[in-house]
Parts: sequence; structure tokens; C-alpha cells
Amino acid sequence: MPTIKEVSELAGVSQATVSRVMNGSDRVTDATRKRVEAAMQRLGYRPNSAAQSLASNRTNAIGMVVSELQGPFYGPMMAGVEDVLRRARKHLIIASGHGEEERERDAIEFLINRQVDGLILLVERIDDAELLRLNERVPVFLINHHVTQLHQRTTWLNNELGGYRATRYLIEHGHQRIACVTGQMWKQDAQERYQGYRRAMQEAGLPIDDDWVIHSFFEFEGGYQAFETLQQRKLDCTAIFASNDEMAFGILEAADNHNVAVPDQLSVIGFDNIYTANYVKPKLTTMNFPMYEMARSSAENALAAVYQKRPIQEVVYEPTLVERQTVRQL
Amino acid sequence: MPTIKEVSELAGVSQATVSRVMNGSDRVTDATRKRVEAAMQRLGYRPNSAAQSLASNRTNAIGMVVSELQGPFYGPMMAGVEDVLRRARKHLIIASGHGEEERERDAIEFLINRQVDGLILLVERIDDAELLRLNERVPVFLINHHVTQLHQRTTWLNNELGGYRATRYLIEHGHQRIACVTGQMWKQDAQERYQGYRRAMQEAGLPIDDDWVIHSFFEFEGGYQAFETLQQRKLDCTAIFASNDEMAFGILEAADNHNVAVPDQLSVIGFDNIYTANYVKPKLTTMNFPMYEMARSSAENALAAVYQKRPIQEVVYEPTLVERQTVRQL
DNA sequence: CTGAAAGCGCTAACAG
DNA sequence: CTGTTAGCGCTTTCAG
Repeated sequence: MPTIKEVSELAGVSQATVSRVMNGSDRVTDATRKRVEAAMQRLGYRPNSAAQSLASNRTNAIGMVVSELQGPFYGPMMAGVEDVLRRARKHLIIASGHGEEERERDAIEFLINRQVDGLILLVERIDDAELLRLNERVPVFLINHHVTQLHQRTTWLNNELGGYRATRYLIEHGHQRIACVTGQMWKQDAQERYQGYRRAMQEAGLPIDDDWVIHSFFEFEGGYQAFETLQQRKLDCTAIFASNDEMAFGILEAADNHNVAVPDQLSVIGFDNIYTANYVKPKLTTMNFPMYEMARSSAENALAAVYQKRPIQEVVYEPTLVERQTVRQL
Repeated sequence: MPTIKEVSELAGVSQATVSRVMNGSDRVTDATRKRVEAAMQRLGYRPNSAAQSLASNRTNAIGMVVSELQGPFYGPMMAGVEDVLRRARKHLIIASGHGEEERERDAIEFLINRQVDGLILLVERIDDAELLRLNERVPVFLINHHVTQLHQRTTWLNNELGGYRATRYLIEHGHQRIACVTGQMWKQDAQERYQGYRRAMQEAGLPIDDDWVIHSFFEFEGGYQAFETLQQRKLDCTAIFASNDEMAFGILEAADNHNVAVPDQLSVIGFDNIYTANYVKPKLTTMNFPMYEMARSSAENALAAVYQKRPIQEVVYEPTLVERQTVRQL
């Protein structure tokens, strides 16, 4: 591997000059720049990134923590971040937190040890105070989680509005007895989607029976169980707002097993619009969560703030309705 | 950030000694080791990885190239690699190749520029000669693609056997007129799965009509179109072997649109067992592709070869049948 | 078993 | 616009 020294010798300039042309910025004559570039070319020179990092105190790498590397939710998030970083020639180092406090923390420390220049976090367990402290050590960018003091660094979805719109859509289709199946209530999004449901119901002057609200968890099984609970309670709800698609799938499956036809006897609306929503039968009506786009926004913010020291702003997306086949007009 | 210097001063030893205790290996008195560790603890010392890399010529990072960061196939692959690397405290740097030659190459170069210690590749477009050349620059580990000269560094699935088993399963269920929808034939797995189909047919003494073989592409749309082609040809096949699940989904959808009942009028078997296979209706019978496990194997091999200089061996997995609801006994 | 010293390859003042 | 000169923080001979 040729070093900067060899390049400088071949080009007949100092190492500093070579460094300058590499980093674009500085004032270098076009002539010398050409000479240096030719030399680099000829030697097949590639900068040693460890040396660059050590000298510049910057690694050109951004760390990202997600709960899981697989699954329809985190995949698009990583893809969005990678696309943006890659274009900017920044490396993406990934670690997963498995949705557990200890492991999320470990993932973060692991990445900080590597001196990443910024940290894009999609975490659920780390509390706000800790996030703030973290941000003192390395610029932190949050996706799908907001912390007031860090709001400029946040990209989030208006979940409350999503819950509202979903419920409202059901109401507009003539439903009045609407059940709500929530995710784990310590998760911001679960909480907010539920609030949106409440607002829509209240605004429409519909009662909210606590029996209609099933606190469950964001998984297929969570939806499945919730449906069975609902059945046991013998409520004649005509529609269910499931706080995410996986739960909606569980509900669909359970309904099928109980010979409840969707959407004829029961309407179901989900949330997230994961790509599978299009594969199930009937196809799931749901709220779109623009994961890829949001991830891109967050990554762009990270680049701007970290490498260009530009001020950045909070980015908020709105969930939109995706009409498919699981909601029927009453 | 405290440096090794400060630690050494506090502990009253040389930097070399601190370095030794950090890297475990060397002979250090228990007493001094304790002193050093205490000092590290007290200072909250964390080694600067860039400095380590520069001095040791090793980055403790492994690069991974996948086609996409999203999707049911690559997700588990990344998850498997990350789990293994993380446990070994090695960083995972990810880049996507988007299944295009130029971009795959760019992804690889991008990672090599960072001096990753090894490269785990899940690529399709880079040819064998290039892979070999690459391996001179950095240890390369291949998943789902075999190159004879690199076979010890390879983890792959016996796709031919999978195609054989899938087809055989259909035959055992009384099917004789079996169509095969392949993926892009320049992909090794598409090629091999197709060969497996042929072997099973021949072995059973069944004719293979070229009209029954549709060369398509590994996507939903590919399956959808293939089904329509099959319809146009007015063949009365009773079963279809789809070379991957996404295509099988497309076939299911197309069949539904044409009022062909699965499995009553048509049996379908897929390949990969992506997690969605369990969500569609009817649930897809398919061949299991142990992506997560294979990724783990590959990562373990990478660790062994790169960091422990241990000899490694090729790892081959066998696809197994997952019986669900899309194949019926004739 | 431990210390001294020489870099690893690059960047970043500071001069000129 | 370009060169000189110090390091960045760590590993690794080589002595002792």
C-alpha cells in the first residue's frame, strides 16, 4: 500500500500538499493538483483511514443502533441511512440493541468506543436523561423518538395524528363501536397512537368503553391474543384499530380461525404499512409510515450537523392512509 | 478522553505495559495488571480505536456487502453476522450493492478503503476472477456463492438438492405435470435450483417439457407474469415449483385473480421460507433457507481465519422442506 | 516481566 | 499557494 509520502515524492511536493488535494478544500494550484492526482493514480494510492482518523480526530463513520437488523421495520430504516451516508462517502457501522435496555446501551457504547462521528439511534429503552448525556459525548440523532431538549436532532412521525386518522377513517365508514389494540404502552408510539384513537372517538362524540381497549404488544401474537380477549368479552365491535401491522395480521388470523369474516363482519385497520400488508389476504388497510424517507432525513441531518456544522431542524412526518381491503363501509 | 499515557502515569508503569494488559496476551504480573486495570477504571479509559488500527494495522472491523439492507432475505443474514461479530467485539460496517455490478464493486472498494480486516460478501455480480483478486487484498468470505478456489471461505446452501427435494415432494404427492419458474439464470442459485428440478423429474421418469419451464426473475412480479405465461400456453400443469418465495407469492396472487384455487386446482411450492411465507393465505409450502445460521457460520469462519489464523472449512447447508398449505395430494 | 523508543500514515498549525 | 514540523494514541521491537 502506497502512502502519502510516496505520492508526495513522486509528485515532487510536500505531504501537506497531497493532503490538501485529498481533502479538496484548500487552495492548491490547478497545476500541482493535477500532478498530485496523477501520482495518486499511478500509485493506486488510497488514504489510510485509520491514520486520517487519528490525525483529524474524525472517523468518517456514523454509528446506527436499531432493535433488530431484520424485519420490515428496521430494514428500510437502515437502507435509508446507508443510501445517504454512502453517497457522502461516510461509513455506516451498525449494532443492534434487541429492544433491551442493557443491550441497547452496550450497542451504543460499542459504537462510541469506535469514535463514530455521530450516532443515529432508533432505540426504545434508553431514557431521555441518558440520551441527553450521550449527546454530550457524541452528536446523537433520534428516529421515531422525541426528547424535548434534543428536538432539532429528531425525526419522527406524528403517531397521534396517525391514530386519529385511522380511527377517523373507521368512523367515516360508519363504525361506532371501535376497539383499539395497543402496543406496549411504555413505547412512545404505542402511547401516541392510542391517544389519537381517543381523540377521534371523543371528537365524534362516541363513547370509549375501556373494555374496547386491549393493551397488548407489537407482534403477531399480540394481535392474535387481543382478538381472543375481545371475543371473550363478547363485545360487538364492528372495527378494530390495531396499533401496528403485525398485530393486525394476528387479528386477521385469529378472526379467520374464529370464522369472523374480514371485512364483512369486522373491519381492521393497521399501522406502519410494512410491505407484507400487501401480501396478506385480504390486503391490509393501514397508515403509512415512511420509514425509508425518515431514515434519509435523519441521515441528512446527521451529515449536515456533523460534517458541515450546519444548524438543523426537527423533521416531522405525517402518516397517510393506505386504503386496501380490510375496512368496509357500514 | 484519557489516553494510554495518563493511565500509565497513574498506574506508575510504562505505556507498553498498559498496552500489554489491554491486549491480554502478554506476560504481565498479576499485581501490575491489577494496578493498571484500576487506573483504567478510575480514568474511564477507552482505547482509541483509530490509534490502535494505525499502530497494529488491524481495524477490528469486518465489512459486509449485501444487495439490499431491507427485505426478508438479507435481514437475517445481517443479523447473523452482527450477532457473532458483536460477541467478539468486532465492528460491522455495512454497504449495499443493490445487485448491480458497478455498485457492488463500489461497495467493496468503499469497505476496503476503510481497511476492514475481512469482507463478508453476499454478492451476485462480481465474477470469480475478481473475487479471487480481491482475496489477495483482504480476506474474503462468501455466502451463497461458491468459487472453487475459495471454497474454504464459502458458506453455501445446496440449492440443487433443494430444487430436487421440492420437486420430489410434488411428485410424491402424485403430481406429474410440474412447471418450474426460475429466477435469473445467471444467478448460481437460480441455475442450481433448476437443475435440481430436472434431476427429480428425470429420476422419476417424467418428461420435461420446455414449455413448462418459465425463466423469470426472483420477484413477486416475476411470479405473477410467469403464471400468466403459463396460462396462455394452456398447459394443464397441476403443480408449480417456484424458485423462490416472492415468486411463489406472485403466482398465488395471479392464480387468485384467474380463479384458480390453490391448492385444490394447483399446487405451489416455494423456496427460501422467508417469514412472510407464514402470513400469506394459503400458507406457503416451501424449502427452508437457514439464512441466519449460515450468516453466523460465515462470520465465525471470518473471525477464526482473520483474528486467530485458524484454518477454516467450507460450510454447506441443506434446505429442508416446510410443509404448509399450498401443496395437495393428488 | 517491564521500559524506552521508534514509528504507523495522516492532518494542521505556522511560516514563508 | 506550498513546505516544515509536530504530533494524534497506540503497538511493537529491542534491551535489560
